[in-house]
Amino acid sequence: MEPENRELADIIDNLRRVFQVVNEHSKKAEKSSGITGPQLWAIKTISEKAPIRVSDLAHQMYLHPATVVGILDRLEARELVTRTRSSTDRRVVTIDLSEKGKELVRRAPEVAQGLLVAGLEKLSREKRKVIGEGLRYLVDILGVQEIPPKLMRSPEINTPE
Amino acid sequence: MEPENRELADIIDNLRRVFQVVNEHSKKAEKSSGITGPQLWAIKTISEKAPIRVSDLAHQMYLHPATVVGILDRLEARELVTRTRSSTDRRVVTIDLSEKGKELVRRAPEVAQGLLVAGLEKLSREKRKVIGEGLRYLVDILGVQEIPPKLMRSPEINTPE
DNA sequence: TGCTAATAATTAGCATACAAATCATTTAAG
DNA sequence: CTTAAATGATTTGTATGCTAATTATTAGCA
Repeated sequence: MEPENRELADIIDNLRRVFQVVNEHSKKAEKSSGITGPQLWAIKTISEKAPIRVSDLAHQMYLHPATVVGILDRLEARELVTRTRSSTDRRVVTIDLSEKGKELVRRAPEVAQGLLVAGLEKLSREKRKVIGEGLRYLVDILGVQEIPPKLMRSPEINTPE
Repeated sequence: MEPENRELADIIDNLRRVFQVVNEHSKKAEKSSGITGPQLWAIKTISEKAPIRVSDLAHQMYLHPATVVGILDRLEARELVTRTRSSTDRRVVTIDLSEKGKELVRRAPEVAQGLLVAGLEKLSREKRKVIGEGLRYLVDILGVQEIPPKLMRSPEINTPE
């Protein structure tokens, strides 16, 4: 393989690696907090925005509503969240944290900190710059061909507060 | 927000963006080739390394063997790959492409990585270098951090595969 | 008013993905 | 040589994640 293609292949391999590792670590979160990464992510989002509609939660999490429903099913089964059908618009279901859910958020605040952030913070300013710049290029070239999402609202990604 | 945190937030946001776009692209590939992204990835890997053992394939793909078994089941059901139990070590199963599988690889060579590769190829050598380097750092810090599974991933980053 | 379109949540069906347990086989220890 | 440990693939069970279809409700309009 020519060095040019080697370089491309490396980029793609590394992207996959990042995906895998990020995925893998989210599974490890389960062991220390008792719930899975996505569930924890949902809980955290709900704790910040509650009461929140299912569709808004899905939007907040960049996930499909159908996926969120499944996560909510499991959280509700553990009595961490509550579902309430709105009286003004009976199509709408609003989600809240139960006491148990709030307790979980209180008890595991550091969970939100995250491995990636911790790792990035330890890096030198220069390396962080390189990572940031490289990703920016990547987003640029990908963004050109990005397909407008259908069901989910604009996945316009907001910077965390 | 201080510039330092701004930088971190940007990195994480861009990662999310990349995840999403690549994810969508993988679905596009599915529609044009008839098989899913992971299946295509497996086919491509097999075509490069065949005959290959199941565990080696899993390693190549950064996936758990159990996951690969499922993918192989579906590929075998479509008669795209063949499983052969080794005669020298009867625990080992080696995977090969069927004629149909080879034909698919011939017919859809670029589908697997099309969007990414096409975009990357258009970039200047300089920018490509920056992307490659940045990802390498990223993989490094993720790899290093993987050892102590104490802290966990920021759920915000745990975007779908 | 009454019919149709749009919206919100859910369900059903499929494909990843992993950990843990299992089965068969091979290797190593005594 | 016999048994215990290790290895390779698979099975089982749980959790994502998506699309498409369904149900219930609301909004829009003739």
